Amino acid sequence: MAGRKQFDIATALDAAMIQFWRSGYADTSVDDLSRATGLNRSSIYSSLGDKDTLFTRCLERYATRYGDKYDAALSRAADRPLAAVRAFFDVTLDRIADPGLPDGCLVAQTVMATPVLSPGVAARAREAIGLQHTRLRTALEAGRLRDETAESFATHLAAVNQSLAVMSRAGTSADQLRAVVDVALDALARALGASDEDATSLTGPRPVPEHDEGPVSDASRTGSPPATVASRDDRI
Amino acid sequence: MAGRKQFDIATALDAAMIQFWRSGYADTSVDDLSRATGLNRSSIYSSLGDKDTLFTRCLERYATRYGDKYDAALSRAADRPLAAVRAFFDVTLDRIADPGLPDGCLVAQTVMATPVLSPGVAARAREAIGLQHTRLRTALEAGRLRDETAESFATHLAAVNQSLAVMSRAGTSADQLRAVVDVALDALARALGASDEDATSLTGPRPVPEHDEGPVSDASRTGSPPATVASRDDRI
DNA sequence: CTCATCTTGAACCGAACAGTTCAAGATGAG
DNA sequence: CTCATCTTGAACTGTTCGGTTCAAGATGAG
Repeated sequence: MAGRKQFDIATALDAAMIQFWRSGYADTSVDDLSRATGLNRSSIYSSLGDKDTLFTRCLERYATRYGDKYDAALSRAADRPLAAVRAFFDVTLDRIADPGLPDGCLVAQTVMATPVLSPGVAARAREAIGLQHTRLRTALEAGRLRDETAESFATHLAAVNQSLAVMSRAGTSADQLRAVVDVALDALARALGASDEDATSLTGPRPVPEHDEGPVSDASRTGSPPATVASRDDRI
Repeated sequence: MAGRKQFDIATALDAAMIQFWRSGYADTSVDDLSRATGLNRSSIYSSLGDKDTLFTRCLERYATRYGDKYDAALSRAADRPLAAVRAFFDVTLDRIADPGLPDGCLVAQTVMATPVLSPGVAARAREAIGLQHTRLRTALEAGRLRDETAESFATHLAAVNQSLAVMSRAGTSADQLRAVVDVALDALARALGASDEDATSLTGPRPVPEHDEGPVSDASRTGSPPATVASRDDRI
């Protein structure tokens, strides 16, 4: 195994990312990374850098991969803001439901470890959280929410999304995680005005169905591919 | 410093708890604990047990201390469910605002580290999360919410409460954390029925004020003591 | 004062840690 | 085949880890 050939850096990065994702920075040793990637310690240092550098690359990879999915989900916000936000949460819920991926969220875990991480890594994680807020804020404004309301909901929805990372690690079932999201979506539906979006009607009699959102949300919930990590190309 | 006298175990436990709270289990060494408590390594082992035992005691201490506060906040749920839940969140927001305490939440941090913690510790942390759900569920039922709605909101509100731990570590301001909570409270107010509780009216014109909740919530928001950790007796 | 009790600092152990280096060997391009 | 290139296993360094032990000394009850 040498000569001109090279191992697949993308695959190795994915394996390292999943290792950090599951165990966090402090509880991941270079030996763990060696085992997870199947690479020798020497190869890791020569090809992926030291532990801190590798973690940064994994965090960047994670942020880009799921950031793109969140962006795609919210891209229809101008037309169908509620469906867009529902699709946004489906990105997270699908990821958690994927048995090939750890529970939780690499960004959330990194942010929680902020006080003991290198400043650069901590800043990058905070930046990722801020980007989620910006994404949601932009989408909600495109969905014609009042500025003040868009700001409040963007903050709220970003927080609810992060809460899924914590709750999924606490053993909360997929149905319960869905309930967490549905309450937030219901509140958003009311803020958007009950007339142009369907609500899940947690708090009262369901309004006459407008049948313009249901199919879309169903499609976004069940029609997405399994999203296996290894099936993606290297992004960095 | 010997003979019959003894150091204050309660104070030492508080210091250890804060150290674990800030840095997490993996990133806290026994030397860190020694430095934080001012106790010698020998004294820690003889009086507080090994690292795992000590962490369990700290987790128990944390869960009891704030569990009592959450219970007290929700105790008025039958009369004023919205004010009770607002007071519930104020427990968390006040804790985060306290400059003498770390951001985040020991339970949330422990739950996030579940895959790499001893099974007993992980189970205890999960149990604490479940207890929060039960607290809220009971309170909401006492507040005469429909069973199904109470269940959904209990799950949602428990998640939102955990989200504050993540967001506070991401540098989110106190005002933004308040916004996260306010959106959830607004949704709850609507579920409870706009007639007997005041809403913060994020989504439309404010209804005629009923002036039965405002003073209570203001008092619970600003009238609580600084809640310094060191001022409590040992609970274990 | 006497002496049992407790705290303290320091040392020690085996293990795991991050990080680095290097010779040996496998590989494939020419 | 030849040989430059790359991977590999292994070893090594210095540090920190959790955990334990112990003698010295401080203390206060009797």
